[in-house]
Amino acid sequence: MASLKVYNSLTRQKEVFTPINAPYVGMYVCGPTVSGESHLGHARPFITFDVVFRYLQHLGYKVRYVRNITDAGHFEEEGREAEDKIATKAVLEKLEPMELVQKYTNMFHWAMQQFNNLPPSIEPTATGHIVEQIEMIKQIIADGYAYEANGSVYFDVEKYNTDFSKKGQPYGILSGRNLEDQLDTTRELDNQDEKQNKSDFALWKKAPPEHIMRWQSPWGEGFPGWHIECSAMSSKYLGKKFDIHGGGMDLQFPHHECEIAQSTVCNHVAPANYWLHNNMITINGKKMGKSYNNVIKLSELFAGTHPILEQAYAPNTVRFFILQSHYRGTLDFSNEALIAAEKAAKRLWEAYEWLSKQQVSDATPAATDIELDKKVNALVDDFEVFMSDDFSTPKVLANMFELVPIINGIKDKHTPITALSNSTVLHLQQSLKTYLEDIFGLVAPSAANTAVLDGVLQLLIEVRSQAKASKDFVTSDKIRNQLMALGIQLKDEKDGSVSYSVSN
RNA sequence: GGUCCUGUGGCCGAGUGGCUAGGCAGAGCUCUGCAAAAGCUUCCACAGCGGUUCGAAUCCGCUCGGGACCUCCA
Repeated sequence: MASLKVYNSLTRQKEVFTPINAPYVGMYVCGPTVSGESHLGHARPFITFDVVFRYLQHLGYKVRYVRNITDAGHFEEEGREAEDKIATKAVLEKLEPMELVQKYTNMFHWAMQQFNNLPPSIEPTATGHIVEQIEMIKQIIADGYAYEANGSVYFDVEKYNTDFSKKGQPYGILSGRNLEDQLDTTRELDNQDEKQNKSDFALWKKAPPEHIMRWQSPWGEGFPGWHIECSAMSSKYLGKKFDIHGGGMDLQFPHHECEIAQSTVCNHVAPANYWLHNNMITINGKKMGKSYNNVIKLSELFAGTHPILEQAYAPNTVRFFILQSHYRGTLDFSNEALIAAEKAAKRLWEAYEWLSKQQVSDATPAATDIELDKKVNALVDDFEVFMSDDFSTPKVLANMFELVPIINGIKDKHTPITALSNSTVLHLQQSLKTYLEDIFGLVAPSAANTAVLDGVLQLLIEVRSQAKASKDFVTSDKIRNQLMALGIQLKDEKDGSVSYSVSN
C-alpha cells in the first residue's frame, strides 16, 4: 500500500495519512443546504471528496463516508411571499418546509447521480437529529461553555479560547485567526445584544412567530444553530474522534472552527485528525455570486440554458474539467475551457476504449522496443505516486495524455503491439480502467449507444463503403456529412474499417 | 480595514531552484478520393521592479492585479 499524503488545513502542511483504526476510515463532509437548487459551486466539493472516497477504497481502506443534508433552518420558496407562512391558510396552501426540503433533496441526488458520484455510506439529515443536537447543547451548558439568553443559547467563545489556549487548542486553530483581531471588525447583526461577546455563536435559536421550522427544547420553541448539526452527526456516526473532515474552503471559518470548539468541549477531544478543504470555482475570473448574476444551477449547466453558457455541458465533461486541476487551487470556469475539456476527455476515452478491446495475447512475452516498454511502465506506475501525493489528479491525467499517442500509434500500426510486452499491455489496460472508471468515476463521453442505433449505423457504413468502392463519392460524402450534422462522426481507420463516435 | 490564498504562453491548467508538464486553439508535414480522426514536427510563458544565488517561474522584499473568509447564511 502506497503511503498516502494529504494536505491538512489544521497543520498547513502535507502529512502522511495514518488512520486511527486501520483499515477503517471515517470521513465526514459537509453536505448541501436543501433550501434551493444545487449550482456549479456544489460540484467541486462533492466530486473532489467522491474521488477521495474512491481512492481510499482503492488503497484498501474500509471507509464510512458521512455526508449530511442540512434541512433545518430558515426556508422560503422563491416567488412565495412571507404571508404564506402564516397559519391562517389551509394546510395544503401553506408553505410546508418538508415539501421544499424533499424537492431540493431529490434534485441534489439527481445531480450527484449525473456526476457519477457514489452515494455516501450514511446521509443523515439535520431534522432527524434534533434530539442529539439538544443533548449536545445541554452538555456544553453543563460544562460552562454556553449560556441561555431569552430562549436562545450561545457558545461562549471567549471562555473557550481562554481555557483551551492553555492546552494548545485556541479558538482559531483551524483558520489561523486569533480572537483579538476579530472583535472590531464584526458588522451589525440582529440580536447582538443577547450575546455576551460578539464572537459568540448560536447553538440554539428561539423561533420568532413567523418561523416555520420549530422544535421543543429545554429553552422553549426554536431551532438548532448553524454549526451544531455537523458536530452532532459526525460524532454519532464516526465517533468522538475520526479521521477526515472535508468541505469547501468557505466553510473553514466560522463553520469548521465552531465545530471544533463544540466537539472539543463535549467530547474532550478535537473531532478530526485531518481537515481537507477544496478551493472554489470562479466564472470567467469572477467569483460566483448573485450580484454578478453568474450562479449557474446544475440543471442549467447540463441543459445549456444559462445565458453565460454557449452550449450544454455533460456532467462527465464537468467532472473531467474539475479533475484536470488540483482540488486546492481555484478553478476558472469558461466556455472555452469547458469545450477544451470536452474534446480532451473524448480523445482520452477513445484511446482507452480501443485499447481495452485488444487481446493481450497478440503481444509477446518480451517487448521488442525496450525503451518504449520502460516508458509506458513508468508513466503508469506514476499514477499511484501522484494520487498518493495529495490527490494530484491533474498529473495523473497528464501522464494518461502522454500514453494516448502511444496507444493511437499502435492502433494506426505506426507501432506494432509487440513493441510492448504482454504484461505491460495488461498493466496499462488494467491501470487505465482502475483510474478512469473506478477512481476518477468517468464514463464514456458520448451518448449511450443502443443496439438499434449501432445496427443502423453499420448499415450506413456498409452502404457508404460500397459507394466509395464504386467511386460514387457524392453518395459517400452525403452519408458522412449528414451523419456529422447529426453529431455522429465517421472515422476511416488505417486498416480500412470504419468506426464512429456519437456526441451529445 | 484584518487574516489568508493567488497572478504561468491565445484559453484552461501542472510545476521539485539548474533537466519536456498536459489539454484546447494556431502553423507545417504524413496518411486519405477529399475530409475528419490519428501520428509526427512546431510557435507562444512564467504580472512588474529589486534582492539572495554560479543559476529562480520556483526563495525574500516592494508595487500592481485577482480571490476566499471576517459569525446566526449553508
